[in-house]
Amino acid sequence: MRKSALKPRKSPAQGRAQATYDAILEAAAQLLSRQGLAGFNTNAVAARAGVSVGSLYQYFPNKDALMVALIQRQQKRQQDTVTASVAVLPEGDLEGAVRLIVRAAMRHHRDDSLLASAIDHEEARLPIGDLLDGYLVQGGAVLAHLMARYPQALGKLNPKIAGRTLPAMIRAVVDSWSNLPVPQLDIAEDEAVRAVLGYIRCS
Amino acid sequence: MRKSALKPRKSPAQGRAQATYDAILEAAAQLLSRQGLAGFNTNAVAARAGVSVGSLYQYFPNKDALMVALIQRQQKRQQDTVTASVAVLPEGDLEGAVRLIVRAAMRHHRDDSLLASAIDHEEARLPIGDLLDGYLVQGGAVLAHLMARYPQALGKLNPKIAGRTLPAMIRAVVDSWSNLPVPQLDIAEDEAVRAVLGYIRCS
Amino acid sequence: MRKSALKPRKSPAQGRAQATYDAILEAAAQLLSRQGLAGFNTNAVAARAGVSVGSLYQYFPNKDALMVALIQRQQKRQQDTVTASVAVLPEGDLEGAVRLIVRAAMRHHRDDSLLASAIDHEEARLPIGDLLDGYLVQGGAVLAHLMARYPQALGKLNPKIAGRTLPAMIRAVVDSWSNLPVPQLDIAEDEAVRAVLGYIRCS
Amino acid sequence: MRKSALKPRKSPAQGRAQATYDAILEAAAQLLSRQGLAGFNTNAVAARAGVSVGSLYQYFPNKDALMVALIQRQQKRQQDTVTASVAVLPEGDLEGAVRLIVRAAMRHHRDDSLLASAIDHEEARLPIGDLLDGYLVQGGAVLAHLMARYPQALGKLNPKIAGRTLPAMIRAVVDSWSNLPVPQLDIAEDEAVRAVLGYIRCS
DNA sequence: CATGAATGAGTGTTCATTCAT
DNA sequence: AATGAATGAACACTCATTCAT
Repeated sequence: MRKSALKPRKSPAQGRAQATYDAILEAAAQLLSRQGLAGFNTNAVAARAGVSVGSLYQYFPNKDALMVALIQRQQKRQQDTVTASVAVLPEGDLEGAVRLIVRAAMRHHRDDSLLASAIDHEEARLPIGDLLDGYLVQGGAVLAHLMARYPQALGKLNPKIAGRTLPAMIRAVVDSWSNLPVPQLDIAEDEAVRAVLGYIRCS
Repeated sequence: MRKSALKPRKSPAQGRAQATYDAILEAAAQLLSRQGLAGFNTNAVAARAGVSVGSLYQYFPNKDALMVALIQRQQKRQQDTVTASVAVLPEGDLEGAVRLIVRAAMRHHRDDSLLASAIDHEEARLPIGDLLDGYLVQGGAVLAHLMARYPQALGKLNPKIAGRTLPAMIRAVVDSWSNLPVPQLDIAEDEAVRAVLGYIRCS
Repeated sequence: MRKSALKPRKSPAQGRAQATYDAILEAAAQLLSRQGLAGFNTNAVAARAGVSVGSLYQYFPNKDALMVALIQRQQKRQQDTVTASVAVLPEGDLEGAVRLIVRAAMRHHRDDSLLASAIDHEEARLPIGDLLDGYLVQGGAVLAHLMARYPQALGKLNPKIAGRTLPAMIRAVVDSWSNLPVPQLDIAEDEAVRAVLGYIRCS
Repeated sequence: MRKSALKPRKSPAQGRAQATYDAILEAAAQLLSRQGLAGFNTNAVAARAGVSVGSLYQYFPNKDALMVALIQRQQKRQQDTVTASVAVLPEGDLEGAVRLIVRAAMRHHRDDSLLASAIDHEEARLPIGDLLDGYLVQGGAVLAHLMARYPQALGKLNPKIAGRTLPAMIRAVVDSWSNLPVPQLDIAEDEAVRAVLGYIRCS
């Protein structure tokens, strides 16, 4: 039976412990990306991370806790990537700005559709409603930034709502064009930009 | 290791066999909806369907084949619902038409977020690229219908492209507002309509 | 479906692991001897060995690999016994020498007819042609030894051919008299000796 | 649990029933030859025989009974083949006679090593000691025939003993040269002849 | 602390046998 | 008689988790 403790066992202070912790999460992400939930098991994660299972259980009380930590990591990564791209948006050019943001979002979807959908599914199963607000916060923050820079175009948006809808849209459109037998990344980008601009301008 | 045979073992001809086949798929859908991939195992499916495991394996050569059949069933259901709604679209009112379509698409997402995300994940894992084009066909058909009825508003769309992007968008936006701890189905509908109209009108 | 990996998973380095490995093989041999292939299943083998199934699968990737290891073990045992007996052959007495070798070969057939026939069958089914040359090597080595000691009697034999025929003959004749409801081990020995001497002297 | 009834359920009188009975046994033999005991199951046998499982169970009360009938059939076949060859032995030429018998015996070993070893193993497991004497009877009969025709060469043999040893020898030698990656049927024949002649002449 | 051998409940799948039609 | 759908115990194999070293 799963314990309710989904938090990491130790906030690894520094050095080697931190490195081990990171290696485990990285291994988990790789396995999930390549094999999906079907290939995601603690023994394999530990092996790929180059540590023993025992060590894995030193850092995570159980498999779900590992999954939660991974969700957080991916959330943070995406946030960082997008935030970084928002920081250098071009003056005045809304479409260019949106395109840059889309491009940043795409960086984490190449070859990661299995990881993304796995996380999606696990988010629905795990009791982590609070965590999921992270996406909203992230979307909201980016939107706030955009609205500050392009007030004329975005004035009418409700950031609390658009902050959730827009990331979902981007992700879905990118996915739908990336998961083809022959991925169409150019179309993916164009369509995502078109969708976002349509939502922003015409609603 | 899984065999590549993902097709059903027999097309159940009639009567009792058909009932058994349907019961198994229905049970699979229910289990997936309630417990996600974690609770989805062949013994449980058979038990819930009220048949023996052996019977399940008479109709499906392995678990993946059951999953594939389930994906097809959900696809067909959604398609039927949407197709039916398209047949009775109101004259002249594009927004009303879009809203009806979105509502039809939503009908199969209520309480089914686990099922939806599970299918998403399995679609990415299983070798069924051809099957997924079903979504495209569906989207294309609906779009063609729309463009015939509302030519002024849709004239500029490329149906091959919009036919893939739009269904993905609707699905994602609906999902993002349905999967919350407290699902916001009203917002889901409004946002999906807004996204679709934006894409259609302003691109 | 069986994987082609028929090799043991780990060469158990020392101590407890080696003991576990040996216990599993011994349990497998006992089960096969007593109940034949019908009673030979991984759960029963593990139980009889006093370990868990999981442990069995730490050392053998699948049931076939266990079978292969068992075949090798029996081969090696037989080889060791025969080799040991060859080392102390009496001077000049060819018949006495042959009788000693036959007796050595018989030591592993007492009460083991089920094991022997099971191994026979599995050898024919498994892709281990290379392994089976072990019998040839063994027969060749023994023959070489004999030919060096009794050159007048054996000069005409082709060691590459006789090295395969003779072990097969011994095994079959011994089997045919051991597998009776009331095993006739004395006759088995006599007949095997007679067969070998006939082949050697009169061909 | 197996029932002790190992006898066929009905001695199929004539016509269609006999044909079905034969078809089932033939299918069983083919499956055993191609896949060994691992692929030998009642459903597969029935399918290959072109009848339903239900029908199979009309003729055989259980799987073991099918196996027993198969053993008898193979015994009879081999007996018939050898007997037929014995009937036309050349005058005076012992070696030629032996060679013909060996050739007859080989006819049932080509591609049948899996069938042969399976039967061997099942013979050891099933309670059919009486049946096994069939081999002795067969060997004895052939031998008697030979001894009558070539009295000078065979006078010293004990037919009760040689009748068991010789068939085993032939079979083993043939097997050992037939089961190679590249079967050496010529050598098989020569070696079997040599072994038999040696046993006969020099003992 | 780290290791990795060991555990055993759980899961996918098979197959001998039955029985309603 | 013949059929073949249905059964479910049995079996191969996995993997989350523990704990002696």
